[in-house]
Amino acid sequence: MDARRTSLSANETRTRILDVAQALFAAHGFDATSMRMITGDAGVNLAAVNYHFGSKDALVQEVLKRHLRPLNGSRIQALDAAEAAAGGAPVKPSVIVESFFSSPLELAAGSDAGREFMRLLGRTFTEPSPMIRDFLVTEYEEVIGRYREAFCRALPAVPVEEILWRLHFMLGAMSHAVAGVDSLQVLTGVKVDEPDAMQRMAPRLMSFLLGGLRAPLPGPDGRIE
Amino acid sequence: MDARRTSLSANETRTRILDVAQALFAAHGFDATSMRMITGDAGVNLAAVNYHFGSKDALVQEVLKRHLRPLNGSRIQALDAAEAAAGGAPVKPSVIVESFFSSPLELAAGSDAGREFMRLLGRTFTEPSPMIRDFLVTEYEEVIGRYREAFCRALPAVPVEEILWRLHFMLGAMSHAVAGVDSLQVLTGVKVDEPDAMQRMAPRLMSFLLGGLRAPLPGPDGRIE
DNA sequence: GTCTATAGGGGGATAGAC
DNA sequence: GTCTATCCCCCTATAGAC
Repeated sequence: MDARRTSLSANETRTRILDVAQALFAAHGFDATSMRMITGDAGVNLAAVNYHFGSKDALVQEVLKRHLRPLNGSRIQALDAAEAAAGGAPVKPSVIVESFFSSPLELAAGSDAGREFMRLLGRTFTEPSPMIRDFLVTEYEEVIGRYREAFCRALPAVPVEEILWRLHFMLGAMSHAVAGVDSLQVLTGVKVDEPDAMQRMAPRLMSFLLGGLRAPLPGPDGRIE
Repeated sequence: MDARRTSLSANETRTRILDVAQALFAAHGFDATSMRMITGDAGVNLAAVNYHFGSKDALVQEVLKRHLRPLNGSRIQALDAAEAAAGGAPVKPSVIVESFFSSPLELAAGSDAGREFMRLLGRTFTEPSPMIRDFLVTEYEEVIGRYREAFCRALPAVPVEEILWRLHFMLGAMSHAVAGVDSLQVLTGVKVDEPDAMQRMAPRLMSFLLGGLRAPLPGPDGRIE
C-alpha cells in the first residue's frame, strides 16, 4: 500500500469495495456491516459506495451477482453438456446432481475468496429481507427451471412434488454444509475453516445427497420401512 | 383487549413480549427487529423489555430458550427410552435419527407458534453474531454429545469423522427444510407456509435423511460409485 | 471525480417522575 | 413497579466544496 497515493482508479476502487464488502458481509452479516466499516477497511471515502453503487442495497446485490452469475451459468453449461452426451435420452439423476453441485463445491474449494463467497451465499438463503428474497428468486429462476425439468424427465414415475421436496432438502444440506455454520462446527468438531476442508467435504456431501435422492419414498401412511 | 386496562401483571407482560418478539424475529430477523417494534406490537411500554429482560440480547436468548430447552430435553428423553429398549445393545441408526428429528418436526407440525419457532431456530443457526453462536454452543452441548456417542456405538466400523459430517448434513437439511426459506419456496413451488405443510414434509424429510445416512461412503479417490 | 461535512432518522438504554 | 422523556450513539444518504 503506497501511503503517498491520494486516489485510485474508478475500477480499482469498485473492486476493492466489492472484495472488502464480501469479507465483512460473510463475517458479520448484511445488517451488522455498516458502510463505515466497508469504506474504512477498503481505505476509500465514505461516499464512495454511494457514488459507485448507488446504495448499500445495490452494493449487496452487486457483491452477490459478481460470483452468482458465473456460478449459475456453469450449472446450466454442465446440464447442457450432460444432455448433449445423453443424446436425447433422459440424463441420469446422479449426473444431474453432480452437474448442479459440482460448481459451488469447486468454487468453495478453489480459493479463500471462493469459500468466503459460498459461506455468504449459504447464509443469504435464510435472510428474511424482501430485497434479498426477490433478488434470489430472479437470479435462480432459470437454473432451477432447467434442473426441475431434467429431474422430471429422469424420474417420470416420481411425482413432481416429491422431486421438488428432495431438491429442497439437497439445497438445504449443501447450503448449510458450505456455510460451515460455526455453531455446528464447534459442536461436532468438524473443522470447516481449514483450507482443504471443502475438498474433503465435497465427495462426502455428494454421496450423502445421492443417498437422500435415492431413498425409498414414504408410503401413504408416512411409514418409511 | 380492554381499552380501559391500564396495566398488566408482570407475568402477562413478560409472556406477551416473548410471543410478539418471537413473531417479529421470525419475520424480520434479530437485527431488523427493534425494541420499538416489539413493545409497540405488544402494547407495552418501551422500557418494559429492559425492565423484564435487561437488554435486547437477553430477550433474544430468552425467546430461544423458552422452546429450545424443552425441545432438547425431549430429544434426550427419546434417546434414553431407545437405549433402555435396546437393553445395552447399540441403538439402530434409524432409531437414533428418528429420536433426534421427531421432536422438532412435531413441534413444527403442532401449532402456528411451533412452526414459527422452528423457522426462527433454523435461521438462528446461520446468524454470525458471537452472542448467538455462544448461546447455541452451550444449549446444544449435551444433546449433541449424547447423540454423537450413540451414533459411534451404532456404527463402530464407520470413522467418527464420517459420522460427524453426516450429522452436520442432516442438521443442515432439516434446518433449511423447516426454516422454509421463502426463496426456495417460491423457486420450487413447494408451499411451506400452509398449515399442514410440516405434516406432509416430516415423513419425506425422515426418508431423505435416512437415505443420506445409509449412502455408501466415498472411496479414498473421492469416487462414489 | 473525489471527499468533507452534515442532514435526518432510527437505534438501545436509562434517569427520574409517578 | 411502571412509564415518560431524553440521552447519546451510529446509521445511510447527500449537498456542496475542492
